[in-house]
Amino acid sequence: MSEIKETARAKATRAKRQQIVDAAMACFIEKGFHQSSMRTIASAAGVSLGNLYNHFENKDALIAEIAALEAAEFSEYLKILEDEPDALSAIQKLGDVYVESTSSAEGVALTVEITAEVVRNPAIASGFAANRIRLVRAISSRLDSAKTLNQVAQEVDSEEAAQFILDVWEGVAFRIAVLDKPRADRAIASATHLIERCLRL
Amino acid sequence: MSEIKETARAKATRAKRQQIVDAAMACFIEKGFHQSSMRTIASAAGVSLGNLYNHFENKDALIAEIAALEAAEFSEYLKILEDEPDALSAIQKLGDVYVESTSSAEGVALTVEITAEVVRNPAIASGFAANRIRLVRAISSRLDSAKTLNQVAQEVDSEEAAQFILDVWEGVAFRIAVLDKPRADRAIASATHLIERCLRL
DNA sequence: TAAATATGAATGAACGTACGTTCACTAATT
DNA sequence: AATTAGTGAACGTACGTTCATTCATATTTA
Repeated sequence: MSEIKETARAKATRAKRQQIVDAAMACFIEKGFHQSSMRTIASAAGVSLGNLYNHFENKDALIAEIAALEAAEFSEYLKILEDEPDALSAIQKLGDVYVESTSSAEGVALTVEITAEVVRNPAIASGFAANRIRLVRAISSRLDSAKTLNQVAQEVDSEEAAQFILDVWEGVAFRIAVLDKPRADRAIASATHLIERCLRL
Repeated sequence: MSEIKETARAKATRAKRQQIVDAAMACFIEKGFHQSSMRTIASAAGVSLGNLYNHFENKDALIAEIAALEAAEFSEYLKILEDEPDALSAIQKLGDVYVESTSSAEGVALTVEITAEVVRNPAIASGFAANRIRLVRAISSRLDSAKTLNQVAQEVDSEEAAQFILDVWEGVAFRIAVLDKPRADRAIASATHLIERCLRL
């Protein structure tokens, strides 16, 4: 009986937990980690203060959960790089998706908040670094194969270029979100164009 | 007597104020705006809590002062762009200085902290945007003159390229500070190289 | 199946602490 | 004498967290 019916309660618990995560995310986006109180989060989630502590040991655990959720998005980017047949269009699509998911007002608020945490917490920073290294490797190997097809100049260092490309997308996403939202499409297009220029033969 | 001797006390006051600003900056770098208490800042500055409020109306005023100090650095970048005779080396030097002053652990901690504030406070954001626009204009006009000398390809859109270049330096600075400090020089060099590739004829 | 028991979700008052800010006051400068 | 820098105790509030307790569900026993 435990295989099926074990979920009557467990399922409700999981749902509540998700409810809390969603509400906490909204609070963190609106106010930031340290301006959001556990009381505010609890009432935003429609949960009592005490019960909030039944689902999360403390505030740090809640923050960590949300930071981890954000980090998980990296696997989506990896998938794009693998799936797209053409290397250059894979890189462009990476830019599209990366910028789109990072550059929304909510996205950037959360990203910045997490970044502030990353800067001060080496444990979180190393996780981020590992994710980024994986992405750089993926881009770099796509560039390598593009080189063998003579789509990319031989003298370009693949790894340096991969780092550069990620730097560009990060910079573009930030610019769009904070400073220049209306011109998002144009910014992505011209960045794509300039990246291609610097890779070409 | 007010022209000269007015400074005996005024000068000491100014010095104390600077002392507070320095201490506050150190606290904000270490802990962030909202994790630094007025008590901590006061004692770091060697000033009583009450006296801190003689120099700054409240905590927000202190934060605003430090954010403004950071924004003032932009004029330094503008100066570099004007002074350097060759356009391309001006851009490279801009990268050097920008990355150097932003990518230290303290620099990035403060930048991120201010950014988090910028994201939520449109009033501060517009000041940042204005500074950035001025920088983009300066780079863009240097690119224009480089075009007339045939140092840069005609088909490159100067303004788009200027935005792109700033995006790159921001991305590089962030990467170095958060993820990959030891390879700062290499990152700057390869970014410079790739920027030149995408501008070339 | 029906009753008894154990488990975990849910509550909100309460605790201790730390915060931003104020204020009555003293000390020093003009 | 008048003004201003400087002090630290005090105030009210808000925070993170704990806790005794209630209630609904699951598990065991009869």
